[in-house]
Amino acid sequence: MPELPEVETTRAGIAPFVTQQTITDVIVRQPKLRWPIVDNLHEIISHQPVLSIQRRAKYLIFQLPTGYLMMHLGMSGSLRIWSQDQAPAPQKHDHVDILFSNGFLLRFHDPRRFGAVLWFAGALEHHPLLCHLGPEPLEADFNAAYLTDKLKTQKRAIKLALMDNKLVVGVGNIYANEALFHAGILPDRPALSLQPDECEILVEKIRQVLRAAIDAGGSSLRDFVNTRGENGHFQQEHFVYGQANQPCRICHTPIQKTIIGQRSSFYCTHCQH
DNA sequence: CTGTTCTCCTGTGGGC
DNA sequence: TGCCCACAGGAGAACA
Repeated sequence: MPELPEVETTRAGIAPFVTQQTITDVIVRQPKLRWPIVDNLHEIISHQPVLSIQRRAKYLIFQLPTGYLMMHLGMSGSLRIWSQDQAPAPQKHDHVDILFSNGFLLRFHDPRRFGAVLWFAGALEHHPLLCHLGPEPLEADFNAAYLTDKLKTQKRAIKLALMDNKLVVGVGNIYANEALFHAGILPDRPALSLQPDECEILVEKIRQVLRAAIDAGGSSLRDFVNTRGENGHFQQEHFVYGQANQPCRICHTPIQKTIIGQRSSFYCTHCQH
């Protein structure tokens, strides 16, 4: 399931093929994604160049002269670049192809269709999906002082707070579990119980696990395929996620699993307090 | 505003 | 080998 590192890896992977290229054709085979794809997308974006591609949270944002094409990979989505004369016949879940003037195409693949392909002609900071997002976890405005201040009134579990996009973006279930393990903090602690020094460690560990995953080229459970079509190989790096009943890699205590906010949560009772 | 539950969807894997 | 079904999950929407 693409988390921030996979999205960033995807952005970096496709950028050389699409930036400054003009869109020559758009093929929508399945418009029913999380939200329906606007039915005249072809008319809107054809003949426009992609000026840049950026990432905000887990959204990929293609800047065009008349607006923004926004994509979200949901939990099973992937983007892949193909040479137009070598692209295989579209598979079952290849929902969108965008063709470019340089002879390449960008293919959006998403079996579970939790992803999205959206057109927005307004100012980005006014987009309803973007305007309430918290800071990027790898940017300077996500820091110990900020986290300490935000958490001090929150009774909910710290893991839920970390996964709330209004607090900080891009920390999904896997990395919330991993960061809390490395920070030595139990996932069900009330957020307001975290001391300033714990917030400082947590910020650092969130940064570390995300940075390591980006550097590793993105993690992979079974759904993620990066733009070169290779599976990532980060999943064996998980210390707690998916490791229920396995010995902790630090102290060998069996990893526990519980449900917090309908989501699987993993932790070590010896390493986390 | 806070907290909780529901919802979209399909591939996977366990049980029999 | 095949069938059935619970489960997984990002995150907005709906509801209490």
